[in-house]
Amino acid sequence: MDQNETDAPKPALTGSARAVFRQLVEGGPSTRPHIGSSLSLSRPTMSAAIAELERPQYVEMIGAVRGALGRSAAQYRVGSGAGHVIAVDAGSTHVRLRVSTLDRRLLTSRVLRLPVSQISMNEEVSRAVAAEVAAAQAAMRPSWGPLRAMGLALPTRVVGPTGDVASTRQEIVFSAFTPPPGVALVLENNVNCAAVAEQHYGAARGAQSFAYVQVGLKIGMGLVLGEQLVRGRNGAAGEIGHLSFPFAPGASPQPGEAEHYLGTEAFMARVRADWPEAAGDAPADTAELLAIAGSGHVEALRHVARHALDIGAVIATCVSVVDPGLVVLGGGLGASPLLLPGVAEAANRLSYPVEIRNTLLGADATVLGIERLAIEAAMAVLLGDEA
Amino acid sequence: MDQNETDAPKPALTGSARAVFRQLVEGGPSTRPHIGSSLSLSRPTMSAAIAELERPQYVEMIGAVRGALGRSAAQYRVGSGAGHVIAVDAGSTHVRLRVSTLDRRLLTSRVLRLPVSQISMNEEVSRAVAAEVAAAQAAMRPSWGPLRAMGLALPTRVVGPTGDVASTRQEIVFSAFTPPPGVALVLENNVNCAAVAEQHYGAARGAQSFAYVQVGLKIGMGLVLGEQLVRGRNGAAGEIGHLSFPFAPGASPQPGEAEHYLGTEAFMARVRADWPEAAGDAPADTAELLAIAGSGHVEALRHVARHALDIGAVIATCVSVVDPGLVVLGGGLGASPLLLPGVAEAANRLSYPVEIRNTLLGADATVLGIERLAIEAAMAVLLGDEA
DNA sequence: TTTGTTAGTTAGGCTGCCTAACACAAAAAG
DNA sequence: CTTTTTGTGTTAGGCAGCCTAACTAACAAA
Repeated sequence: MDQNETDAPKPALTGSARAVFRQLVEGGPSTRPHIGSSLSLSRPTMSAAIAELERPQYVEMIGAVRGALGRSAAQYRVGSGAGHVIAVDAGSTHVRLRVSTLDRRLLTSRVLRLPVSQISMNEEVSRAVAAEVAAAQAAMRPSWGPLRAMGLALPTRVVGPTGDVASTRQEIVFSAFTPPPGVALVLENNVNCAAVAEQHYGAARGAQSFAYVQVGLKIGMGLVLGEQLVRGRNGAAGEIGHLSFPFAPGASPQPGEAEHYLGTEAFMARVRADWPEAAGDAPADTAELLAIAGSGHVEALRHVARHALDIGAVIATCVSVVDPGLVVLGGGLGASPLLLPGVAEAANRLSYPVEIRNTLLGADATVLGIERLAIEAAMAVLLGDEA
Repeated sequence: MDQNETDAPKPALTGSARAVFRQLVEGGPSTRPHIGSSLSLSRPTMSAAIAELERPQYVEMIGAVRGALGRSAAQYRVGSGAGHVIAVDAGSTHVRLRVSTLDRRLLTSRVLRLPVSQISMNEEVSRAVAAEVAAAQAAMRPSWGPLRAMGLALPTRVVGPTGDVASTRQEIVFSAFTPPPGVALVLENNVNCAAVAEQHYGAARGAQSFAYVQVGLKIGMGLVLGEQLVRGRNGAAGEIGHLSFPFAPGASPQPGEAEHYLGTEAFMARVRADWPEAAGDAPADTAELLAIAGSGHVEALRHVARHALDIGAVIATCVSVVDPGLVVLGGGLGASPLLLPGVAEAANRLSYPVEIRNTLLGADATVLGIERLAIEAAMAVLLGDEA
């Protein structure tokens, strides 16, 4: 795994070179003096670092930038030697794939709509992933450099190799798909991925802690506390669909009932059951419900408000446990601004102050998140785990 | 605050010296070769580090240890120049105080039983804290070195200076007590302190993540995820007494009701209401209830089991949110091994696998935790914040 | 007393950063 | 056109903080 013939034999970079590389990966192309000042490195140190990074083509010069005065500054970006990553969102309705450089320049992307909505991970999805990855690899060009890492976002709980892998369905992705050998592989839950994406590129940018709550077919949460994604011992952190319900004196709570009560299915069933004949045909799905609610339909608005209150109550529960200060709503229902005020009102009334925001990334959140995690894995490979 | 006449003027230690100092603070007295090998420092580097640390008396030699063969090794410990810390647990029934060196050698300790159980922070407690601290400072001896930090564990929510201080009652401690000027001051919630103590010295030693759940007069949780204490934006992480309740279809949840339902008061009220005449007088308090349950009283056992189930349900909620993998039970009721099996059964049935353990530290947990936090603050002062 | 083993010091080297001073490029001033 | 000004990049040399190698010191067993 380590002595691949295309790999440079462990460059063992100096600290400043690593810092410069990280800066280019995270901040995108930049000039030498700019990087130097932002990392407070002296010009000689910058020279040495750049020279070190240019040898294995980890970085490359892409031109010169003229300021108002004085000599123009050389601009650099991550080079082909740094390689690329493949990120796959193996979702229940789509398979989304992105191939990108470590500084997130998109090399290819693919979206496959699955023939039937697969409620959970199964072999059908695995085959789709295999096909998409094969297609992406066939399109690979030498200028992309070596494949450094591959990330897979799964709609299942994900546990590390030390955990109880058997109890999750995470292994099913590999029933028809074999990941490229000798490449770092990252598995992560799709909601956690979306949280990571919102953290770095979306509605939670700059927040130290927050919760991403996905409200759609199922309900789930991704938790970031102190800039760290919280996974949990069983990969179950944020599995708020698994909350037991009801929780009241005398009632006997059932595990996992929250999902059944708060998921789209049950919600729409309640809407249909409670839809007055006078109001016309009940909406067929949540999209339609949201559409007519958005145009002022009172009956629809009432149901949306009621659901917002339920979601708000669940969020209040999470706030009382971890007090994240910020919640980003995503998913089919959560992305709608119609839900937001009701959720915010209920959550704040029932618990401690929380700001509630809508997602900024929508359906792309998951791929972008797993891409980020794959890039982090690639960096660990290139720079050698520490920090 | 920085140029106190008793303070050494910023020694600016080298990295290895800091590592050695930290090792002595955390691991207690040790020999030079032992520290060197455990930090993988060469003998010359060790020499330099020790010399550096002996100058300001941060460490001192306390003897020589003879191995089976060869020259004896010099043994060192944290010296008087490192100073000491004061840790105070301003609890609702007791004020507990510890004065200790940075390597946790106890210099004095005091325990004051408050005349009446103060349900919350008030001026009475503040006066008691002032008196105890004054007594401790009067007993101070020159060999203790300078006071480096002081920690205060409070039975309130605690927020940092950036937070909304007014909404907590944390400022009330200072109504009759003025902390020593120019000394780092650490405030922390008492349950969080207990969690920190269990993390380092108690039932959660070695666990990366866990929740400490205090079950007593009130119910609260301290959360440690990835070895980091989770405080929350409003200092409200772990405020599970504030969970809204009931949570069921049609019911309207009330904020903070969980505390009323799960606290000792309400619990004992239910016990009394449901106590059959044939079973004799109902127990007066939880201690008595636990005592007769422990000796096999079926009626008492039934109530304990019922309460264990309720606690287990709350823990299951927490597990579905953060999945800590381990829960340590503490507090008046939680410390009892009678509760444990019922809690473990319910929590595991309703959520994901969690190990449940009893506290190992009991009533001392909180002081030990705030002591630890004060020591960490003192280290930050001595070594200059980083890492 | 000798020998073997471990503890600690001294001498000297290497790495990774720094500052100072100089060479280079490009616009502005003469 | 030079010349000046200003910012970019390189070369030379220094210093902190670690290392290895080799020596001295202390102690037990032969």
